[in-house]
Amino acid sequence: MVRPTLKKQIPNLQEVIKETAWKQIAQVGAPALSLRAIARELKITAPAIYNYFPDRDALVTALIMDAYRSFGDWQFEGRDSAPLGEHAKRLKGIGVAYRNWAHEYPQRYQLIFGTPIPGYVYPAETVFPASSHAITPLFSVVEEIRLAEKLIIKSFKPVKKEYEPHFEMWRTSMGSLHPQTHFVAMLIWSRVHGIVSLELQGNIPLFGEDGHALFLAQVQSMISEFIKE
Amino acid sequence: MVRPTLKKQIPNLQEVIKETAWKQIAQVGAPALSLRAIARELKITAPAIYNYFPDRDALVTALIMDAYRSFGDWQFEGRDSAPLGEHAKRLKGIGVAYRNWAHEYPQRYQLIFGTPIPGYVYPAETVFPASSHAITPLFSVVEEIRLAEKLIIKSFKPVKKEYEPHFEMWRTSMGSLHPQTHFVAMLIWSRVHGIVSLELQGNIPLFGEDGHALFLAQVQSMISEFIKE
DNA sequence: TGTACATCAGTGAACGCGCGTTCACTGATGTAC
DNA sequence: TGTACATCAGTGAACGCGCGTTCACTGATGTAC
Repeated sequence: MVRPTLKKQIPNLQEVIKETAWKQIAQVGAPALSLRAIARELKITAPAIYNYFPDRDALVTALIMDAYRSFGDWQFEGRDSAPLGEHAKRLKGIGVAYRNWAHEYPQRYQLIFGTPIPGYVYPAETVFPASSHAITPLFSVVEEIRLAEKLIIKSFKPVKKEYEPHFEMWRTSMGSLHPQTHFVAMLIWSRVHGIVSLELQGNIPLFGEDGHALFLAQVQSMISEFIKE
Repeated sequence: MVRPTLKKQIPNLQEVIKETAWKQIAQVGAPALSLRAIARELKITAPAIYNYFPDRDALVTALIMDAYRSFGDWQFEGRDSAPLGEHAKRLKGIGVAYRNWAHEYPQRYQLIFGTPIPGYVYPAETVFPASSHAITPLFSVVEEIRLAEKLIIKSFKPVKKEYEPHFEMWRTSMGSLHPQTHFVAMLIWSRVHGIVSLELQGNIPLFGEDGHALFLAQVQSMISEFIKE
């Protein structure tokens, strides 16, 4: 009978290391993440971590990948909380999921959208699929709306010519992406991102305690602006 | 005759230190800013810096203050590139100045809006006036529009009740700030900020080479949404 | 004009610290016969 | 059932490094008489 080899008492140390890293990031910020501090908290020695990650950058990359995955998953769930055809609800579901996720995991949000960690080199090829996953829900809903001929594109007209040359890379990575879809999705994304990022940043205390109300107004105004009926 | 005392050959070393700090931030990111590295580049010894700043945090605070000041100045200029009464142009002027400043000084932008520097404690009372200066142009223009009875506030109605309790602190710091003005300014600010921050972040390459076109569309749509006529 | 003195910006050595990473090792666990 | 062996996760010492900050100092500059 073959049994899996398990030498020490901590199960799934790879996962535990990542969880501890998230705790560290919450406490001292992503740029101050340190293998030795993680080891200290886990009561193991720092070199033990090298059995699970070849170096610090590999750990950071793993964290980023996890963050994008969970970020994307939440948005897919938000989208699918309303059935196909309920355009406004599906769009709102994504927006609310975006904000909720950021408030639930501010460290993950910070790692994705914050200042890069000093000395860390971003492995673009590795991270790209994960980051694509995270914005697919938004793009897909806008595309649904366009295909249903409910997309209001009046703000696209004036910039059509300058904008079109840039779609090639997205065409390849996202299947075929219509320029109008791309354009509207970008406007929406930047609005949701802007409000959430200012909210979490918090260095200018504008939101009081109820960023949620402002956020909903933002979402509502996007629905009126971009969806017919 | 009284002459100012000037011992060494580097004039205005305090300014030179700050400029070098900005260069460092551009190269390695704000979180990796280091007094020793600054001294190395200036070919002085690290303790010499202590003649100009009591410690590292004081330097960082000075940098942040400078950043806010210049950020605000650009926006005031942008606003005043059009005369009073030209609401749309004044608003657009601020937006464009916001984006131009961020592209001209990405390090300053990063220092204000990026992940906090590890170990640095934000002296809120010191920085608050500077950060207020930076958002005053936007608030003032929206207030002009409201006073001219050109402000479209339909998106404010649904959130009026939850939103109003939070204005007190702004009332005290900005003179009297009307809730509608506050609300619309926040929506606008978050949209401008969102697009600029995603643009500079660049970890999801959505903008191609022409974020400017998307940005102008964003501004244009805000003008239609919030200004009558 | 010349000398003695005060100033104080910048120096150089030193402190204690935490970091990522390497390396030879140890010792509990599981396997083969 | 018992013994000899292989595995390999985690250890502990050590490396070289850069950091912020302190301290007594030095030596060029400017001032007073």
